Amino acid sequence: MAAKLLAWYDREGRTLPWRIRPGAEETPDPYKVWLSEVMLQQTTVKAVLPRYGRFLGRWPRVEDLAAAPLGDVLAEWAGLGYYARARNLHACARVVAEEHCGEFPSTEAGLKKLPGIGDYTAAAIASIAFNEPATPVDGNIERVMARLFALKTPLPEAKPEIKAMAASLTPPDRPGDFAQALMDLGAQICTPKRPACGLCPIRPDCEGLAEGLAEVLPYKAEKAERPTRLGTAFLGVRADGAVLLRERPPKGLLGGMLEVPSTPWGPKDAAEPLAFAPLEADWRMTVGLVEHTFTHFHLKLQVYAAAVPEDATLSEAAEPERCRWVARRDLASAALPSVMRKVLRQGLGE
DNA sequence: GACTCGTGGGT
DNA sequence: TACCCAAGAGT
Repeated sequence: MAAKLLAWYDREGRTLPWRIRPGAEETPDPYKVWLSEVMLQQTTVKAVLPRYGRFLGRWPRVEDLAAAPLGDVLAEWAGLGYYARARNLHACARVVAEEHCGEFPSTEAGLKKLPGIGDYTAAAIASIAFNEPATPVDGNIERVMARLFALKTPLPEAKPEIKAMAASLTPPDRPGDFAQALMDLGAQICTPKRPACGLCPIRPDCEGLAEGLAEVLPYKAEKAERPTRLGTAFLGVRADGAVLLRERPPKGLLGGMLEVPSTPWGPKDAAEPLAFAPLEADWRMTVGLVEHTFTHFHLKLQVYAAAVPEDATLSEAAEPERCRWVARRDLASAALPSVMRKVLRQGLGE
C-alpha cells in the first residue's frame, strides 16, 4: 500500500514552496517546515501560499522572528485567523533562539514541548524535516484512514484507532513523504465530497469503497449550533483621517489584535451602548449593521460613526491606555482582523 | 471529552 | 442560504 502511494506521490504530488521534491539533494529546513505547518493549521493551502512567502522574506531565520516585536508578527498574520497561532509562533521562535541555540529539537517529544506545537505538528516536523519515524494525523489522513479501513466509529472517538492504523502503514525509510502523500491524496483524490475514486492509486485496497461507504465516511459527532452575539462599535474619525483603534487583551478571542472600540458582545444589546463610547461626540448610526461569523458564534455589530475633534478626551470606559489613533495610510498594514476590516470598509466607505 | 479560537471558499 | 471544511492547539 505505502509503496503504491509513494509512487503516486513522486509522480503526482503537489509542488509547494515549503516542500522538497522527492529525490532532491536538498534537505528540508526545519524552520520552514515549522512555519508552513503552523500556517496550515486549519487553513487552506491557497490562503497560506501568499502569506508564507511574505513571512519568510521578512523573517528568513528563526532568530529574525524571535527578535521581532509581537505586534509586527500579529500584523503580518492579520486575516489568517486563529491568532493564538501567531502568538505561539513568536513565543516558540524565542524559545528555540534563546534556549536551543536556534536549532529545532529533532524528536517528536522534544518538539511537542514548544508552544503551538501539538500532536500533529510535532509528528509532521519530526517526520518531514528530520526523517524521524513519526506519524502525523490531520483531517485528510483521518478521512483517508476511515475510508481505507471502512471505519464506522465516529470522530473524534476514532482518533486513537486512526493514529494506530496510520502508524502501522508508515514506511520507516520515508515517513515524511508518506504523510505528505496521504495529505495530498486527501486533498486531491480522497476529498470530503465526491471523492475521485477512479483516480485513486490505492483503490484496490479501499474497504470503504468496496462497501459503498467511501463517500459518507468518516462519520462525525454532531456539532453544537452557533448562537448570535450582539454589540455596538464606535468608529471615531479625526479631521486628518486618523481612526481610533484599541488593542484587545493579550489572550482570548482576537487576542492582541486591534479593534474598533465597542461594547462587550453579548446575547443582547447593551442597555445603554453610548455609555461605552470611547469619547463624547455626535455618534450617528449611519454605518449600519456589520455581520460576521466566527467559529462558534455569529456577530451582529451595530456601527456608530462620528467626526471627532483633534483634542478630544478619551473616556475611562474605553480604557484609553489601550487606545491609539491610526493614520488612514497605516490601516492596511495594521494588526486588524477581518471582522474589523469589514467594519472599517463599511464605515469609511468603499 | 468538551470548549474556545478565524477566515474564506466550496457546495 | 446555510452549512461544511481546511496540514489543530490550548485549556
